Order: sequence, then structure tokens, then C-alpha cells
Amino acid sequence: MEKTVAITVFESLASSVRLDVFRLLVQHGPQGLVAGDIAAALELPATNLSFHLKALTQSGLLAVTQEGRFQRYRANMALMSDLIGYLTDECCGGNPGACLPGAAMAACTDCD
Amino acid sequence: MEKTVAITVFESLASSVRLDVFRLLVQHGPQGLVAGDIAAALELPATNLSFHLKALTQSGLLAVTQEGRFQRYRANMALMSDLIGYLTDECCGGNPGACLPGAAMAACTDCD
DNA sequence: GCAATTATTCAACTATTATTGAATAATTGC
DNA sequence: GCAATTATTCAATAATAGTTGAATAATTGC
Repeated sequence: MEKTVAITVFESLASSVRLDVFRLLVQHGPQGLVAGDIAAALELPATNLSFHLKALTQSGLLAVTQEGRFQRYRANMALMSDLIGYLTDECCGGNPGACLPGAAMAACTDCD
Repeated sequence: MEKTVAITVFESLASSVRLDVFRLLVQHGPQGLVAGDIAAALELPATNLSFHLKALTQSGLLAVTQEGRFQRYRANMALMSDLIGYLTDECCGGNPGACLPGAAMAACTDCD
């Protein structure tokens, strides 16, 4: 992952609203949610949500598809995976074992 | 990790200058670097670097200790580890296998 | 076609963040 | 003690991000 992409993704996650949106969509898996459902779940004005959905989509964290008059948003797990890869590569001294956390370490007999 | 902490860390990483500073300090390991060396390495005005070092320290990503008239900064790998844990927990649907990236997966026979 | 629905864009405003140079505080070596 | 060094804080400014309500675009069902 390029540094500029990583920064854009960090910017996306550095907002309470956007982090809530992304986590909500992760929970809803491949089915995702339409914009109105996100607004209802998070109790956000549609116009404000649109602003944040745009940022999330432009960063690549969300994918959007049109369904009639609805816009369906889904979390892009591959980019999240790339981001974690960037963090372990660039921010753990290239040594995953130095940074991989509890859950991953527990499942990972070769990481210690 | 609390959501508010995660957001603060993302804010810290969402800046080219701060990301450069953090990566530089990761490379220098436990020895870290004093502020002047960071400024020299990244060719930043001292006053601007100070601003970003403060943000990084307040987020917990850096630890600072005084050495005479020098301030020595070190990367906090534990917090980075916690952050990756937060991402795998909150943003991978609680399923590390869905998000753990190449390097980690390769070293990890139980993660597939 | 037309009213209702869904969601975005636009313009205005507010708030926050980043950068710079000058001033300040703390430490060292003479 | 005093000049030199290191690094921060402060004040001013520039730049960016977030929020809101009104207007717009696209789609659906009658």
C-alpha cells in the first residue's frame, strides 16, 4: 500500500461518525446497507451522512452500488487487510511478531 | 482499546509529517531519537516538528524522556499492537482470518 | 405525467488543524 | 555567571474539515 493511500484511510477512520459507519457496515457483511438505513441506525441527518459516505468511498473503505433509487454501501475488507499489512510492515519494523495482537497471536503458533 | 483512543491514534497517523516521524522512530527501535535528529532527518523546522511530536505523544504513539537538554522520543509498539487488535476486532467482524494480511498469514498456519 | 421517496450537491457558516517566526525555558560547557 | 545549544510555547495566519438547511437529481408507484 502506498503511503498516500494509508494516510487517506487513516483520515477516514479518524472521525467518530465515519468509524461508526464503517463498523456498522462491517457488521452487516456482504449485504451492506442502503444510505437511509445507515442514517436511521446512527441517527444522522442525511446530508451529513452523505458527506462522510463520500469521504469513506473516496478512500476506498466503502464500495457503493445503485439499487433503483437506493445506494447500497459495503465495507471493503480487502483494503482493511491491506491497511493492517501496511501497519505491520511500516510500523512494526517489518516484524509482525512485534505487533500482532492478542487475537491474532492466540490463533498463530508461529508468531511468537 | 476504547474507540476514543483509536480515533486519536488514527488522527495521529493521518498526517504525512506524523506518519514519517512515527516510521522513523520505529526504524530506530528502543534507542529512539532526540528531537533535533528527527528534525534533521525529515528536514522540518523545529517549531513545526514540536507541534507534531506533541500530538503523537498525547495520542500515546510516542514516549518521551528527557536527557539533559535533549528530548528523546521512542515509538510505542504496544499501542500499535493494540491498534491492530482494535482493527481486527472492530473492523474485521471479529474474524482475524478475514483481515490478517500477507505477511501475518504467511507466518501463521492457523489463520486460514 | 406527477407526487412521493431517496440521496446527493451546493452555499454558508463554524470549528479545527497546520505552519511560521518570535519569544521563552532549561541545560551545558567554559 | 554567561554565551551557546536544545526544544518548547505563544501569537498570528493560512488552510482544511465538519455541519446545516435549501436546492437538485434520479427513481418509483400510482
